[in-house]
Amino acid sequence: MPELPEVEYARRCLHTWMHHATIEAVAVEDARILDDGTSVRAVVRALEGQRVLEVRRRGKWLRLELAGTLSRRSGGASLLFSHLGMTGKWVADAPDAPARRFEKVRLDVVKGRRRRSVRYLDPRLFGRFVIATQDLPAWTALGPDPLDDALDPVALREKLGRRSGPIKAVLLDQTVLAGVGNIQATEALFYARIDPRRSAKSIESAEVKKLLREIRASIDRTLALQEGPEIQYVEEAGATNPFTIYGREKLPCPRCKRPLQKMVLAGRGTVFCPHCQR
DNA sequence: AAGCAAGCCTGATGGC
DNA sequence: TGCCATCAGGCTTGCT
Ligand SMILES: [Zn+2]
Repeated sequence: MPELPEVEYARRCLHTWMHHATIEAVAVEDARILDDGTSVRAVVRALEGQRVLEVRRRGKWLRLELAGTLSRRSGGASLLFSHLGMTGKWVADAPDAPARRFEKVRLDVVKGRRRRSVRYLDPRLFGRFVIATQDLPAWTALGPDPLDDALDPVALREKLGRRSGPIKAVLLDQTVLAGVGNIQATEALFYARIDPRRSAKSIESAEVKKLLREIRASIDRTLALQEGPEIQYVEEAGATNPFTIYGREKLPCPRCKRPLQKMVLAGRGTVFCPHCQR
């Protein structure tokens, strides 16, 4: 379940591998990853021969800006959007390496004289791989990014004030804050000691401040975990759970030792301590 | 071995 | 009527 920290990690990788690189060859190994109506041919035509001008992230979206005389002439895409869904992953291999398990797309790139085969892997099809000529509506609609943008507690409180739904559900709305996922929301609400079921409009300004701080802290903590060469997702077999309460239902609350509870909130699993979070 | 988990889109419903 | 916000369901499949 990539959330913002994992996507930020992916951005750094893609930047290293592809910034100012040229895409020499493209292979779509599983066309189901493409949007309906997008053909493999269209993707290959849009990407091959292109130079990568910029790799950006906002929230959980990645955007590669491309430029190449080839596709410019044919009116091709100049943007590649990537969303990791919950199991997506970018890796780089040697140019002649065989396809990996779950490989969906392969981009063979050259940067200087270094050649790499950059692959998008995704066991499921929750991720997106989209070529476009302009920003996607989902990209444009994103709220401020907790890592990049200055977060204004006053503006956020105003936004929350118009929402009656549970605070946790509203935090997951990417137009409110870009990149907050189920884990970061769960963790930040625990540290801010706010009950996830409370109506968003009931959150006082001091609590909003605290919440913002804890969201940033939670993201920073997760980011610090990804020092290795490849992302480890919590759900991957054998991985130990690095989080404070996420995935720890029934275990003692780290603060009061009463058992943590789990419920479904807006369709998402939610762990919390009813005693500490109010 | 059936069911869970994730993010997000869609479509239905509720409310003003 | 129109516009939101909210919510349930579906997508997918490896893992418990
Ligand atoms: Zn507690």
